[in-house]
Amino acid sequence: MPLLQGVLADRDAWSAVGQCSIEKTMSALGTKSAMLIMREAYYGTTRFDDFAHRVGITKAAAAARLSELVDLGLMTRQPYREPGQRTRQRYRLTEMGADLFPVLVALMQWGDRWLDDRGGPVQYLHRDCGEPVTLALRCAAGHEVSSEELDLARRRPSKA
Amino acid sequence: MPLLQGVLADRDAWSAVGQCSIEKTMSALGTKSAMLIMREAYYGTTRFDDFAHRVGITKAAAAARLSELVDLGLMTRQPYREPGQRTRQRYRLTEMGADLFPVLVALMQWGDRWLDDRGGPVQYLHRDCGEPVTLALRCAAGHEVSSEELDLARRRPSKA
DNA sequence: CAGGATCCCTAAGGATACTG
DNA sequence: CAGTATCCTTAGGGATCCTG
Repeated sequence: MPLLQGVLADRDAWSAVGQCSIEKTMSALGTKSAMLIMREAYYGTTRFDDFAHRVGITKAAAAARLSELVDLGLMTRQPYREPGQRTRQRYRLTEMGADLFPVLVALMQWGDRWLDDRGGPVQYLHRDCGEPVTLALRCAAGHEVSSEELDLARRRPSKA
Repeated sequence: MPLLQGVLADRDAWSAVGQCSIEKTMSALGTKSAMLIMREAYYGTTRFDDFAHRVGITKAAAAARLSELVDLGLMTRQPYREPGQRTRQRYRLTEMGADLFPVLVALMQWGDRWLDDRGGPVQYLHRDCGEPVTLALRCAAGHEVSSEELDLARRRPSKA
């Protein structure tokens, strides 16, 4: 009946003590506004006020969330100066931040299907062929894998 | 520079007013304990006390989170009775709940890479071939798509 | 534009005790 | 086992005002 089979027996040992990566990720940035700030970053937003306005939070909240994201390493502050203006800051995604993208896609995909009667306001298209893009599970051998075909295993220290 | 190109111009209109599916999803279940309860459900946990214990929250918190998940439709309460015992409740995933799985995988995958020096305590394997499983972006035409090859578009009402 | 400071409100969640 | 009830602490976040 469980979706996953595997190391269920000794699970209590690691799932309860903060080893779980889901827990770590949610602890680090499991707030709605952090996710929405990341969404804005993917859409190209770089300026402080734009983040605050487009996410729909106060500047105080935006400052707090952005600082956390910078401290965690998902974004960097980049000073810049327009001609005749004084120096300002831009926020840019790091590789660590860009790598969070699948999380946002997964959240959007689920919300599109289950919380929006029209299937969601926007979609992602493959630039080359124009077809809609979705997330899928794939194994290293190249097989498409469904949720029911998964085994759970402790990570083998072998290799990287 | 933005990861995504597309309907950026009129974005303010929909992203700020709660249309965004990421926002809806995070509003509905964007708490750490809700995600961890879902993780436990995938691992086969069905009993109230097991959820509370394995997620590491009090029974009060577990009751609150589980009730929300049931109300939202991700889980159902299922009465059962063991021989000689009185009726009890089990919590089971609905299709809506099972469909959240990619979100958990994405969160885990990111945490494994960026928040855990050993690459995460566990991994998912394809039951048939034993190879590790990861999430990937794919378009409807079958192409593997990278984050840089995405366009953003309003959903076309045409077709489904 | 890019914040910081202050005050207040609300939701999540721990601790503890009690019920069927 | 499956909860409910009460009390308390903390973090997120709104509102408002101020600074460089």
